Amino acid sequence: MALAQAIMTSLLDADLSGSELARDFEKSMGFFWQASHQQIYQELRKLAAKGWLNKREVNQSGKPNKIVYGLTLAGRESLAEWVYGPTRVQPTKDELLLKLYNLNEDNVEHIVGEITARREEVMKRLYLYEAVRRRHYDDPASLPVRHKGVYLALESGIHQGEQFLAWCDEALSLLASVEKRKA
Amino acid sequence: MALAQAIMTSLLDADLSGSELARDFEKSMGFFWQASHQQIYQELRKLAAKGWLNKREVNQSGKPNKIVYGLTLAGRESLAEWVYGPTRVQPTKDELLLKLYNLNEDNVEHIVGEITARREEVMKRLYLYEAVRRRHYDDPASLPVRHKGVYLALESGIHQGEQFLAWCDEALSLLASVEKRKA
DNA sequence: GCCGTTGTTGCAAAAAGTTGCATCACGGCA
DNA sequence: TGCCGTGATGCAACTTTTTGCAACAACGGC
Repeated sequence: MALAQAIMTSLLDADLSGSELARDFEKSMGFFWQASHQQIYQELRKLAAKGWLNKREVNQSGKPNKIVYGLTLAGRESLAEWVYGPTRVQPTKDELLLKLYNLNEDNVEHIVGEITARREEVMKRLYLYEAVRRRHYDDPASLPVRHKGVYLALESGIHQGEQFLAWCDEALSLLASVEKRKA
Repeated sequence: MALAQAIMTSLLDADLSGSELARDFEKSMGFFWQASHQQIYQELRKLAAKGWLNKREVNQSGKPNKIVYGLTLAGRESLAEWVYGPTRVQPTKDELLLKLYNLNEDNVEHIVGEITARREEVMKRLYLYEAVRRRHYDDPASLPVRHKGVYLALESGIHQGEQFLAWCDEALSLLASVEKRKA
């Protein structure tokens, strides 16, 4: 959808290679934007062709060479303009909610298991987010402007995580009664 | 991703035509699954070909005929099995969060506007969800099993909405200080 | 020197989703 | 009678994303 901008945003602070970007997309940026390495490499070449990124090859000791990309002036300008354009949201599609529509006595147990597992996952991610917040964003009001934005994106992830945990608890407690009745 | 199952789930209670389904996907089911009518019509034909749906033409007065689809036994069985398979989540991709990473003195105002607009939208949807909850799910504990699942899916939407409103307030209050400093 | 492992980049086919338009039936109305 | 609006279904081209795999460099061990 806006993979190009997600990549360019990642390059705001530092030049990165495809593999470094791919790793980034599993951490910070990946908190709210996901992309496979195949997607990233392809997009990088497109962006370089458009003149929004420049590339240079960097020798590495012990590893194959990497191709490091950086924003050009045109790239920065296009990104800055993009902010004023229309904003799209691609709402979550969660098969778990779909499964809930198919709840019955036979599969409650399985679905409870899935919710429990998911709760665990989300909790782990939440710990990670909160560690980052404690480490870098202790006093949001005093942050430089751009970092306030980054902080708010992180906060959004934290809010969502907490909300999800609360929902899990509600769901598990409601479904516990179903399981009992079944037994 | 699992459009087939989303459609079949919609057909659990009642047989529907393509256009009726498309309307559904903007309401109840659409709260957590979106699909265009083109996607739906295509998928319906695929599912009918697989033997999971049956179709019949229904004459309508004042409108062109519609083709109504219903679950076959094979369809119901495949759906019931699907519940035990792996669950995928397609996390939200929200360009607004991406834009926040690009926050600066120049665009704060615009971004504040976007957040405000989004807050409004979400609030409207939330009213809708809550109306449904009051109307149909007043006493969750006493619902039949399957409806408990549907209720929980709705609850998930409500939680998310409330969380988002809270986040907006936090964001707007933090960004207000930036705007002031700018002025 | 060969072999497996890891890291980096890449290709290609398939699936999923989007966009824009086309068709056709019906009714209302000028 | 001709024309327009609406509702229902559908086609085709395109873009985006996913899946699975390939090439190749370096290093470590043997």
